[in-house]
Amino acid sequence: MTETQLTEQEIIRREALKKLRELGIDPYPPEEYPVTAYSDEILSQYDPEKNNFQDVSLAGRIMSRRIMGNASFIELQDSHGRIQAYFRRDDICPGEDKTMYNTVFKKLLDIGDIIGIKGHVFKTKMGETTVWVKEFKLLAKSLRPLPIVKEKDGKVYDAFTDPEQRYRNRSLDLIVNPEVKEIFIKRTKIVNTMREFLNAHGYLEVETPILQPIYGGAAARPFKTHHYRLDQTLYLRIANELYLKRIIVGGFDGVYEFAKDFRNEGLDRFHNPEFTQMEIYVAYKDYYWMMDFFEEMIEKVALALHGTTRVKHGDRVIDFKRPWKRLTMFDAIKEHAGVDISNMDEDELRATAEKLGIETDPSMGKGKLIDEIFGETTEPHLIQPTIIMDYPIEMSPLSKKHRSKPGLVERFEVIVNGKELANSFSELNDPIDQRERFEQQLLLGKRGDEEAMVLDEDFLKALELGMPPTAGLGVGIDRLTMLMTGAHSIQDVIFFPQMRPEKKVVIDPKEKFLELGIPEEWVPVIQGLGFSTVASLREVKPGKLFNDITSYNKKHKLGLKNPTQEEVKAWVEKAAAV
RNA sequence: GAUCCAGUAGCUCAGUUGGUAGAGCACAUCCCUUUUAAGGAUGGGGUCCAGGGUUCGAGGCCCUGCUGGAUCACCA
Repeated sequence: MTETQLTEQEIIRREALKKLRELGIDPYPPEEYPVTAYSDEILSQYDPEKNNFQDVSLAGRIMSRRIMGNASFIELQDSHGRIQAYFRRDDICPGEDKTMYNTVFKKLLDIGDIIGIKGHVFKTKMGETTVWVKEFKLLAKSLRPLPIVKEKDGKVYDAFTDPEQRYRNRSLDLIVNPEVKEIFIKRTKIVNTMREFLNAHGYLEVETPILQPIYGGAAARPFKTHHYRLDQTLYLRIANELYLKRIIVGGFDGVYEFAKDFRNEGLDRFHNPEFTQMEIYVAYKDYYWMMDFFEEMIEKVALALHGTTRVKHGDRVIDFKRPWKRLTMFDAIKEHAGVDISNMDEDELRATAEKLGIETDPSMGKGKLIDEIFGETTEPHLIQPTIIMDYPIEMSPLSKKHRSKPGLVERFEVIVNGKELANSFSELNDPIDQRERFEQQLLLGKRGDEEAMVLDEDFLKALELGMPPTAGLGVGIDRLTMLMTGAHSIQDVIFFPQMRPEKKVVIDPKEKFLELGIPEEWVPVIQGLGFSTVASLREVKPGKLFNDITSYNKKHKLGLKNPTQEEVKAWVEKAAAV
């Protein structure tokens, strides 16, 4: 990037950087800076009576400055919060030389710079707990201006809110929007609470392949890639279910994985192409056991996060206190759509769906039709945590046939706030049955269902060795985090959500301009005028370019010797010839 | 993929029937030794998302595109 393409404020900061170096100050010092206190502990524990925190050392970012001649206040933001600090010229500079205060602090430091401060804590006249700074040290110079967010009486002014900029520049978002940080701290707390709960049960955290030769365990369009040494097509996993079950076959009683899964589908506020699921499989259990287990785990998460099972989400309160409501799928549909579909065949289901205003197409089998009816009429109404159980066999190729209800499987989903949170079943462990189910899926695939599962011979081989009766469950961590934090969009719970690439301005290197005979000092000027490529000079009229160049020189007080009209004409002609 | 909305200074936003681009914060220079959305004075800063079109003249009108958001569709 050339100097002329920087903004005024960026140039000023780069000049400050130079001046700091001239004063012998390293703007990026290598050595550690010992921190002895954090903003939040000082604010909560400082007591003038006790006279504590009289020798503290903090490090953080300057977020605002209020300079009053020979005394100043700044707000310092460390990883825990913000605290005010007081700088007085004669404390910073006890001797004759006032450079550290007058020049370094007042002129060369900026909002956004990272500094370390040493001093003692006191309360100002206004009663604000403040660090009285005796010495400070620049730890890292910031070269870009920060959006300035101000606040008074809880009202925020000029908040940095543009979602596009926030997601593309998450670092900046985290610096200026403290509530964003909170969400991610909570996300980790959710994961940690779950992990502790799972470990306390003695289950083993494992890792399974992300690159899979056959994708399975869910119905979704995969990302496809290629390994060149093996000359083999590989897929990014859409789920890890089939691998975890193979580990159960191997003799572990309980295994789980927090897994990044990838699905090549649309993006919206509930879907990101890569997302996180926790899947767990426990031997010798069934889906009833898993219902209790999951309720207990999620209740624990809510308590760990909020100290209560009642969680605010928008203008709703969701109560995770167990036990949750349990309904069979057919009963739920009966309740919300007013139709009993439990004994319908495919044609009757199709007619019912049409009557309910649901579009159908010939590729849809019985399972898909029931799923559509449920999704359309019932799911959005389930706000409080609800367990929907006993799904039709056609839509659940990996789960075990129901012990007493023909045509159904032992499967449940947990619906919260109208969205699926978790999916679980008594795992199908009959290898012959499993092979038939896969073959059913192949038929659906032939009918045009793009998401029908593929037959995984290696998985079947494992099942044929004998898998104990097993309960399995998958829970979406992103959606759980949204629920627990009240986040509106999945982009708010993923640090770096998928975005379309930003359009980059193509800039030719300086050398290409030099080849036209343009003197080096004029290259940034021409680029600054918007001619970022040599090709862009082809169309311009030499006279106009000459005018633009000379007036730019004058306007920006560059003090360069103007080229002649003939010289400019020659540049343009040469550009046209390239 | 469809519809609607938005894109103007580093940030948040104004910009009237088409007529020389504005504010607050930030930045620069100066004043100010307990301020807190600090205050006071002065000043600089713009490819009005991009490309076409209409017009004597476009930030504003028309067309196309790009990016984002919302809703819908898709997505266990």
